[in-house]
Amino acid sequence: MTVTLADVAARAQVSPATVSRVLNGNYPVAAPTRERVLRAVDELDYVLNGPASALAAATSDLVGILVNDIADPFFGIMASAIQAEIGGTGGRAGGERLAVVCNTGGSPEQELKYLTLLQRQRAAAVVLTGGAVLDAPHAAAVAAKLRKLGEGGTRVVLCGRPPVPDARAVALTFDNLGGARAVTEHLAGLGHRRLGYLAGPEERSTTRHRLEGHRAALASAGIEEDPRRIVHGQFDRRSGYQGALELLRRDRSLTALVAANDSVAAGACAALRESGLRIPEDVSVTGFDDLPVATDVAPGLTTLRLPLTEAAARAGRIAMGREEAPAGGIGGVRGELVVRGSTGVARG
Amino acid sequence: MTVTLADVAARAQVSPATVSRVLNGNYPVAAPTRERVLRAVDELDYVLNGPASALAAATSDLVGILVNDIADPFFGIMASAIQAEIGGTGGRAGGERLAVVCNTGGSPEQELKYLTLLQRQRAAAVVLTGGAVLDAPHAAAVAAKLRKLGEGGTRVVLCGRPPVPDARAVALTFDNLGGARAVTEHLAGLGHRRLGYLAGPEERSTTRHRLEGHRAALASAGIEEDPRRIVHGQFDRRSGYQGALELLRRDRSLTALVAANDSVAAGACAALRESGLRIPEDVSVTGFDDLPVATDVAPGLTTLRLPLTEAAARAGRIAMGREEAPAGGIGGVRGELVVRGSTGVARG
DNA sequence: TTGAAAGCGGTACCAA
DNA sequence: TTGGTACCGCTTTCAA
Repeated sequence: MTVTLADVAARAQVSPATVSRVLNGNYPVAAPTRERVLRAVDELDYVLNGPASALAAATSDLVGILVNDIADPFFGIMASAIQAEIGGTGGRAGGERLAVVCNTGGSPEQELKYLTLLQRQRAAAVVLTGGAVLDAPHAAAVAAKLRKLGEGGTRVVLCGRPPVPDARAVALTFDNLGGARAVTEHLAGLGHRRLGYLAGPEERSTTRHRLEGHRAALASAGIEEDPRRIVHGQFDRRSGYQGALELLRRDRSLTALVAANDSVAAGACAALRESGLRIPEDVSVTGFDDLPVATDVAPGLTTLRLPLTEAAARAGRIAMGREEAPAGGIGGVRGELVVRGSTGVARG
Repeated sequence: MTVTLADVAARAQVSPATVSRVLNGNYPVAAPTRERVLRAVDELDYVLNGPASALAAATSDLVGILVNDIADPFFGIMASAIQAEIGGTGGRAGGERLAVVCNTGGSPEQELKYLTLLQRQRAAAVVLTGGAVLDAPHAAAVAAKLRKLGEGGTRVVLCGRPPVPDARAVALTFDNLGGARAVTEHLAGLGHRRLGYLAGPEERSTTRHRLEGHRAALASAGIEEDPRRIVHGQFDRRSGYQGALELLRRDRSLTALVAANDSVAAGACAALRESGLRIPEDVSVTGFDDLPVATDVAPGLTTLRLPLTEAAARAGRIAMGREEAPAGGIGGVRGELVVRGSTGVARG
């Protein structure tokens, strides 16, 4: 019923081996023969059987892209850039790879589950994006899984994620600490002394590194740390909204709000507006990542721009084996501060 | 080197067949035997070979989710909801399916490419989300491909997409026409007579249906259509921004702007703000879909809320065979108008 | 340049 | 309840 390679071979009057060679294009085949085969493929409307092919070749066309939250444009942008590199060219039969985006929801269990599923599929490569959960047992489990994937021939690339020891995975890390420090130093330089910080989930690497940078900047500006000026939440608008309200409730005199990322910043802006505060005149708000959405929400929003698209594209190329990865991975992709009408202290 | 099912069988002192039964859990196996097998699996750290399994069983664990733009929250929300239904339970070995999100970028070629790739992988199901390209040849090609997928045993579900004739695909359609009409009728009811319309890409089904609804409402309100009050663009913020500027350039006296979706509306709001116009006092803006992002951008934004999450979840369940498909394979999903401080005409 | 044939690792039918 | 064993459809030596 379904057309197989043997059917094509019969129709083209060649052996199955020859058809396979034509389809994979990795072996010399006489032009006329190739023609006949391709015509037969066309006439029979033949589609290669992926599983069979993967089984025989011990590798598949699948490339997994793990994201923490598919509804977050941050990951959407990265996934899109990676996919563009992957789906484009190269690969076996048909010259195409299937880039599959897996949504872990930031849950370590889901992450492990997807990694196992990809391992089961003998994925050609796996790209993990965004912050990692720092919980030790889970980190160890993920590290072990990545190691196994690597041993099984799957290329592993980390993008915007800290390196994993012992797993031969290429790591493209973002300089979250440096970026966050630059943001807060900028605000301190404008004269802000009372800064609120809207942090991400406690156990996430991005949360921790950005917070460290913030603290470092506070310290060097001689501003004393106050735990009441930090609230933790998710990396989403809702958390930014609620967090900003909470920070203002604790201290209405804050002159600046630093958000862990742009979605959080967007929510914070909404909260400030509803509280009758102007941005950035009354309260200066800064984000992180520089997503377009944030620009719309608050034209006066200052953010640290991470080269998401570039980094993701690079990760994609490395995953495809089209770009060399330096030994030990690539450290600290730097961000750039984008100042949009940020103002100094106007109140009290 | 890699552990196979035979290794597990040897270690557990049973036949490969028994191991397979234990792993798939679809066949009675004595409890003690099962125990031994599971222990062996654990000790050897065995992971099932997906391709081999798919080849033998003639079906895979893969479920494809096609989206037009992964960076658009509209699709992110839907993909996330579908994935939640799919990744959860059921399925073969391990009880898990791999939900893979494929980003077509709205291109018919990419769409076909991914469908072929999924066909090649013998995907268990495919869910196509969002508007379809109406170009006849492409539509026919997609229809043919879907038909073939269906024949090959892949369940096909359309979510927010018009039905495809002859392809035994379940269609969960959104009532775009009715929704758009409701939006414009609402504005007309407030006294607006000079309305601009920011449409999506010309050849997209969603664009056309929403535009039809808009026109129907104009007609029944006795407002004459003016082609200069319609601009086409993409379904993104940038198009909304540029489109709004263009509409205002053509006619500064517009009192209302209807956007094809919320991202477009967000961009339009940004453009209006920069043009010194207040929303909704000077110009009433309405969106479509009711994405959270739009609410942030313009607290006064009226939108038509589509039950994206619910519809997507339902599509996911249907794809998994856990929910009955609507009679005739087509279910119309209605939206609901959410009015947020929309005002009538205040100018001229 | 092409063909023959031995796997790749499971699954599921048929027996026992 | 368990085992034996033909396949599933393609890839890839090895020979010709």
